[in-house]
Amino acid sequence: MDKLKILVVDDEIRLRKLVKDFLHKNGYDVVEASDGVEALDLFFSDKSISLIICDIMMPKLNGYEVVKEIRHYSDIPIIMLTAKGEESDELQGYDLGVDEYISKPFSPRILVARVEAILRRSHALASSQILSVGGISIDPDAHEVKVDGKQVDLSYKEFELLQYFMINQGVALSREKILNQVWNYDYYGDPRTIDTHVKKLRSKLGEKGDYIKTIWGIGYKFEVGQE
Amino acid sequence: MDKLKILVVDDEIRLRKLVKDFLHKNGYDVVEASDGVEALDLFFSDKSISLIICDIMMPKLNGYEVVKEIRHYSDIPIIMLTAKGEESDELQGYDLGVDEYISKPFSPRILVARVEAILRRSHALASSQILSVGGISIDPDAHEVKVDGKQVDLSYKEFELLQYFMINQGVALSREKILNQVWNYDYYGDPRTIDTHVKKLRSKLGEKGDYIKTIWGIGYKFEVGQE
DNA sequence: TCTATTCTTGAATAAAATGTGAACAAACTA
DNA sequence: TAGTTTGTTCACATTTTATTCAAGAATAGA
Repeated sequence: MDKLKILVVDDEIRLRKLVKDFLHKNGYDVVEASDGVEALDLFFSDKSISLIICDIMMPKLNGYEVVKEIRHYSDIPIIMLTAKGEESDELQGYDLGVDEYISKPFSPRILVARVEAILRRSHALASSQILSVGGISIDPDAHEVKVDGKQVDLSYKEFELLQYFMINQGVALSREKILNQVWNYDYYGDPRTIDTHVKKLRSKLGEKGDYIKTIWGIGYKFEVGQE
Repeated sequence: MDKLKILVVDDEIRLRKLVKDFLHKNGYDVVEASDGVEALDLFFSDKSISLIICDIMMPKLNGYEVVKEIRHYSDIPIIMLTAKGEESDELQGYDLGVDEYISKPFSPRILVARVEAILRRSHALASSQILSVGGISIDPDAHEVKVDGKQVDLSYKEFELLQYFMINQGVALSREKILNQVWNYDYYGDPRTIDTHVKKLRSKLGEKGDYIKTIWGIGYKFEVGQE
């Protein structure tokens, strides 16, 4: 009952389910609406909603109209989803009071990270902290990694992957799981892509690259090793 | 990230409510038991409990007896509550495996601080249900096996096989059954393959390899041996 | 004790998974 | 647009694991 409730508005049921799953796994309650009218109904009848994630392109009322309506009465944080190639007039959106844009397709990690960041801002929750394990420290806000205090340049994917590894320190992660969390939800490519990224990560981390262990037949595990 | 669940055991309903409130506010899920018997029932039926806070003085089973029983099967962190003026034989408690004592009355901050410290220590943060029998413990999440606390490297199949044995501790398993459970359903090879894996398992487990007993004409059985 | 089975073991072979470098494609910058 | 960086795929080398096999040891029963 302590969970924060998020309203997800999208006309695609598949995408709603997807988003709902990600958020559930991260400890949020989710209510769904399939169009703008339903969204407004839900929002005005349920005062416990803490954040809205809303697609732009929808039947009946589009995303901007929903935002406009809600902003007459509430400062609730709103994240807009924009489809690829969609004419997202972000400036208009920010004027209306949209807090953040996320473009589809996104990765689960990104979605959840944005949600947390916004809730942190509005709910004055604890700020995100620097993750530091075995001499590797990673700053999500600055998107910066240091190994023994020395900064290391990682690409975007490498950073995301390392962060996921470090958050799940000590847990054996299958390639499938990694793909599902770190890659966009529409990625159905070769799992061996991960191997290549791991290779690069290991080499960029130097000695500490050994923290990323290979679990034969399964995947990888980040572990600061005794042994 | 899912909330960690804490079992609170105390016969005083007021105190349980109090503790529950503190923990709730700090982001934990709480289940309650009002005496030792109920506590054991709950603990053994709910594998997701990460920590136990337990009063000493209780009807039916007192705190120490609860700890003793639980310690046969689990290393879950346990915090004992001692009433003021109560004769808390702390030495006995620590011997049994109590992680921490908190004496009543305590302040919310202290309670929560201790809980966090212990969870951090035991990094039960997202830890799994470790299966532990006769000095062999097996962690499915980390895909890691320890014999007397020392890590042992097993291949994937070896790991699966050992896990199956341990789950079916004390049960004689035919080769056919093992093949059906541990091997892919499309495997129609030589059942003797199992023998080879058993051989390797036994040798990697050292002395404790003897736990895997041969049942002549049938198969194998995992049993922590008296004899 | 002897014999027919059933297991154990080690070595050989087959199969599977991973590491790596390079090529290509896509996204981003200047 | 050209030039870079980043992400993905692929093929092949390498490593690790799984399976088979056969000889020798152990077991149960007569």
